[in-house]
Amino acid sequence: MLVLTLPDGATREVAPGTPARDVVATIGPRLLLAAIAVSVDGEVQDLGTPIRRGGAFQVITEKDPRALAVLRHSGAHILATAVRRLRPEAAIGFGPAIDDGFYYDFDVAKPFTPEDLEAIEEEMRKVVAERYPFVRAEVTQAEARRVFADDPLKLERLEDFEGSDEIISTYTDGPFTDLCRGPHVPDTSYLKNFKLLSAAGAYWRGDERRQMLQRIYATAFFKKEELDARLHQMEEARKRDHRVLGKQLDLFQFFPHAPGAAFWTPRGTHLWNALEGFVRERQQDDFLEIKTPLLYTKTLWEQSGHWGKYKENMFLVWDKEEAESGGSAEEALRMSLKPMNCPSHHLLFHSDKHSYRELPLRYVTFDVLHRNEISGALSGLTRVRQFSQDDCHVYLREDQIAAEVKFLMDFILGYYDTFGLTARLKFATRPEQRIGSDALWDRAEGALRAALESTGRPYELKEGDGAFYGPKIDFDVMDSIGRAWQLGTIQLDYNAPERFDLEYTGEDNAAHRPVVIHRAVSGSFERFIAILIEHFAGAFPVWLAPEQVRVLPISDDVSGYARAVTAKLRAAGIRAVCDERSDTLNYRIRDGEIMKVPYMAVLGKREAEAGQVAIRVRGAGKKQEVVPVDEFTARLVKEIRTRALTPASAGADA
RNA sequence: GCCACAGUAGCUCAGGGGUAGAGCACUCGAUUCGUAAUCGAGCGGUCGUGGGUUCAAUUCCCACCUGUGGCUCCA
Repeated sequence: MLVLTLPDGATREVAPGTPARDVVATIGPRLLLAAIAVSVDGEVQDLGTPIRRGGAFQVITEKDPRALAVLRHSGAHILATAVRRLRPEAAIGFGPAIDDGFYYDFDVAKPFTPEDLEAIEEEMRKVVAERYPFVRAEVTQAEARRVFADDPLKLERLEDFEGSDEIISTYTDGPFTDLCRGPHVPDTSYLKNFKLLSAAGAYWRGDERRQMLQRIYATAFFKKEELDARLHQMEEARKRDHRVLGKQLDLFQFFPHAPGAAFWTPRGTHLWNALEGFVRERQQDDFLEIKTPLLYTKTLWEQSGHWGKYKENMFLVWDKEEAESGGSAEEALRMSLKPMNCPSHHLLFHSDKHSYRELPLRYVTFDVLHRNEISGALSGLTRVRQFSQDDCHVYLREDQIAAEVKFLMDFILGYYDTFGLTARLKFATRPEQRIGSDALWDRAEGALRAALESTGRPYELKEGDGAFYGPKIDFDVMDSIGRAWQLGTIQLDYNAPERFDLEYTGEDNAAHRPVVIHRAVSGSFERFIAILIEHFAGAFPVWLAPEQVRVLPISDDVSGYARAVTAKLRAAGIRAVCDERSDTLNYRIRDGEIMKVPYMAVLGKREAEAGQVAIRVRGAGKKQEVVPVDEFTARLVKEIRTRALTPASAGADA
């Protein structure tokens, strides 16, 4: 007999093989009605699955967060049930629950259109109404092969079970049977609130060499309000989308003439410069800014290892002389735009003798990089071919690693704080594609890990996710719509010093090998600005806002005063614009709000006579404050200098 | 790169085998206004590009370009 312990300490003794449902029934009939699944010894299983071991026994109801994944997984089966009814020839792939909902992959002759999705959703509602129980069956390999004789993808999946003692199970809801581990909700009627979202291609088993399947994405919730909230949130996310706001706020543009490379408008350039100026200011004491060329001969990339490991992503430049002298196409491509800054920084470091007293020596740059991303990967500002990093290469002694990693971590986390962003740390170790000996990797990983642990901050381990030249600490930042972005990075590199023969002179007057640390904070400015646009919904704090104050004379009588106020603000370094258009005040205020200008200074006769401004704060409506011009100016100068997060960022609705 | 979808005025979008339409923006005129759209007039597009079918293509077909959602990749 197996012993199950309920949360209240009570126990149940059951024979192995008893369905979980029977155990729940002994606790209470109402609980049985509410039950979605159970957890046995920490593992979620459904009510129909036999209990095979004892331990802690919990009934999972709607309230349990684990229930949602069960519901969504069942949703995937219901989706497949509906697709099979409408397209009996569809071969079925996988259909898991994912963070936001679920999907199912199908191999179909004709891809799904938006109209197909509507029809499939309609069919799913019928399957739900028909209330088929999810019936579990445990089968042998041979039986499974019979059941899925017409499903090539499932047969391939079954091969994975060869020689394993894992139980093969199938689930049947009405007309549809799937190879599936479970667990599932008791019957199809549980899926009440769902929505099909999109169709997209997806490689079978994620392998680009395999055939492309058609994936349907959907989401589902227990409560209608939750589904509505999610759909609303998706709508909000769409409004915050940096591509939409970038157009509305006139920040940047793309042209087919330069795919993957942004054009920055005057407003966008103000934003960029404000950000870059901030980084420059933070780096002025402990870093050395440099500029290096964009175009290099391949000898540099051969030395750095990029030619072997990174060539696919590099823009190669054709050499006219070589091509005309009869060289092969391969040989004519003898130059490249830089995809990374490191090799050029190493050249500069190498060009001079360095004392141990200079270390750590930190080169920083804002140079432009080019990476030839495949066309399908491009997306707004977040995935581009030309971008600038706030890049830094630190040359240091091995005994300085711990202190330097802490210094850089504080620098990076302090930067995110300025924007109200929080980061999570990840530690990534050696990848399969790499340069350098295992001994060097052992040393690098050991040193970086020790430095990370000495800070006492929690981190997640990502095995095999390191750069090809060294292990790294990555900083993941969450944006306002819950997406995690990898921004900053600290990468330890023992390889580059070898390849570039980097040296410093030690206290002992002998040559020593320094260690290199690669550091980026924003990731790329392009992508970081995209994240800021979405994070602030375009309502930037005043220090970042392209236009910081809009001065609005109420009538032409006060235009002289308005111009004087504007000039005063500009003299104080504030980006102020005077809006003297003959449109009504209401119209101009509305325009200022739509452009998310942080402050509007409304000026009428009263203000002109008293030397004051009436401040309208973005998003605050009519609540206004009337203060002397000098006070307003001083206040703004302080907010800008301290990079205050004011005025508060209104939501996307504003 | 692969699969699907999309591309009509500066923007958002409607339309559809017989050489195109709205709102906003823009220009001009009137209006000078106290906190989210004043009124009127006007300008503006060979309907992404190149082929094909057709008496006729922006509309149908093909290819390409760019974008979007994914797959893959990644800052």
